[in-house]
Amino acid sequence: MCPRRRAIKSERVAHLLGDSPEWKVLAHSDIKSLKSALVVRSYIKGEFVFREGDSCSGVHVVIDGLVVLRKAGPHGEPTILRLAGPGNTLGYRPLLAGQNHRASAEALGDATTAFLARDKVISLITDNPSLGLAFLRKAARDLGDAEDRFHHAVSLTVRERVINLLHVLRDEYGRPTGENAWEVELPLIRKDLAAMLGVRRESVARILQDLRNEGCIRMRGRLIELLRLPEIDHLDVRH
Amino acid sequence: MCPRRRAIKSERVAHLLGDSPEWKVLAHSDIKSLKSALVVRSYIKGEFVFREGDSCSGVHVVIDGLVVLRKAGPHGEPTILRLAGPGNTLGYRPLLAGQNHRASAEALGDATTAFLARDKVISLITDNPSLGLAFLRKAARDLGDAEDRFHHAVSLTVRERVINLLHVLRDEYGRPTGENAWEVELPLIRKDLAAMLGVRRESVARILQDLRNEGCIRMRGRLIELLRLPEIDHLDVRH
DNA sequence: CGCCAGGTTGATTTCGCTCAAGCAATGTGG
DNA sequence: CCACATTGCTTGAGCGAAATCAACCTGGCG
Repeated sequence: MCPRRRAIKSERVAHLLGDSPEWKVLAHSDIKSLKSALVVRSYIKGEFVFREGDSCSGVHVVIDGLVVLRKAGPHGEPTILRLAGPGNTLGYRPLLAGQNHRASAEALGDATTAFLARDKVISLITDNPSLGLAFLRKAARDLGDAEDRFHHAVSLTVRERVINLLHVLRDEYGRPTGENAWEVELPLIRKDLAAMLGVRRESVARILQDLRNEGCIRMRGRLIELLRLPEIDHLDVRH
Repeated sequence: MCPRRRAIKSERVAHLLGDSPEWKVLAHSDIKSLKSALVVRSYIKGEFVFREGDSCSGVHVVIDGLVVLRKAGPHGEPTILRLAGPGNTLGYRPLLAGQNHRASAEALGDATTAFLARDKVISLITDNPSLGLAFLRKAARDLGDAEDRFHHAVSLTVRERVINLLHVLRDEYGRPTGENAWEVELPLIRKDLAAMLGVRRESVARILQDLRNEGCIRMRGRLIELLRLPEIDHLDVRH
């Protein structure tokens, strides 16, 4: 990797950390002093950042690209637990729980992460209680999300879950194109959309087709326009 | 409530806190000084400790009895997120995430909790970083559990999930009766077993009956003997 | 061009839900 | 102490949503 590129990355790392909900509580000086401890790594599409079962040697902050967390299923077909983009921290859960990785992290496309070794994370958190609190807040939110996903998985039809997934992806990756209309460049192929819900790709394809026929959406490959997508989450009682 | 009874409870509270993974990091003196801030409350079967949508005014530590966390489903049938027994802390997630309660807590039988107000929890955690770390560890473990449950919900058959639930309940409430044989006094009626999995009670009843016919279990109401229950969780990669 | 990954579509099967009835245990009021 | 309601559990019959199996289509790319 050429020096020029590393320099650019290093700036980007500092900027991302200063922006991320977990890490931004660190003083700017702390973040600067962190740089030497960070190890920047690049991955090509399909490469693993870590694998299910690995011991957890530290955390990875996503710098560029997207990383999917996959959990292998007993009968084959892995499930996607979540997507991580720039600024998101991977591996903090097993590190803090004192467990091995329980999911694999795989680069969705080309991606870059900054690795921070376990001991450094621990010392940072103990020396810096507000960082611990920030992770506590993050863990609490992630826990809420996970409980919601469980709840949705067992109480909604697949159609409702597909619609819900479109809403979630719209919030993260969409841009408005008009009155209640959105355009979303899906970061996932159909098989992975299905893996996020734990259903078969055929089911997702059929439901998307139905939604198209009903005039709720338009599609061209991974580009989806949401015209008038039914609401699902009437029940979410967020603060 | 008579003074005598309150005194007994107060001792029990201190003992439980000194035993619970989250609270035991507090010095014995700290726990003693906490007593004045704790509000002991008793509930009869079916009473709510808090309700979905309520703002979170603090945490409840279960002293006696069992409390179920229920989340209402869009189409009716609520789902059970988890069971909380003596020593477990309820409501820490919404408090730390800065959200409203997203599940209702309901006394399964008669139960007692010790309530600790929000501000007191916050000040305890900020004054006492190790308490924050203890909750961080708890949140990380709970998150792992929630992700497992999601994964199981979408990748296992209902039969496998019932067997899995029996294993979980066995670990918590069972006692060994011989070579690989266990006896479990289920804390839940069939309907609630089903609610833990997000399935219908009839499905659970049928599957339990199948298991009985196959000689895997014996049943008498809520008492279940596990004779040779198939293993499911080959995949769990715990530390 | 031919290959291959991604996507769609159709036919069939199956698992779990729904609806419905019946039964056992427990409790309650007369 | 019995009549009867209530609650929890089981069982059966039929249905429906999603999985499964199997083609087939499309576009990108070596």
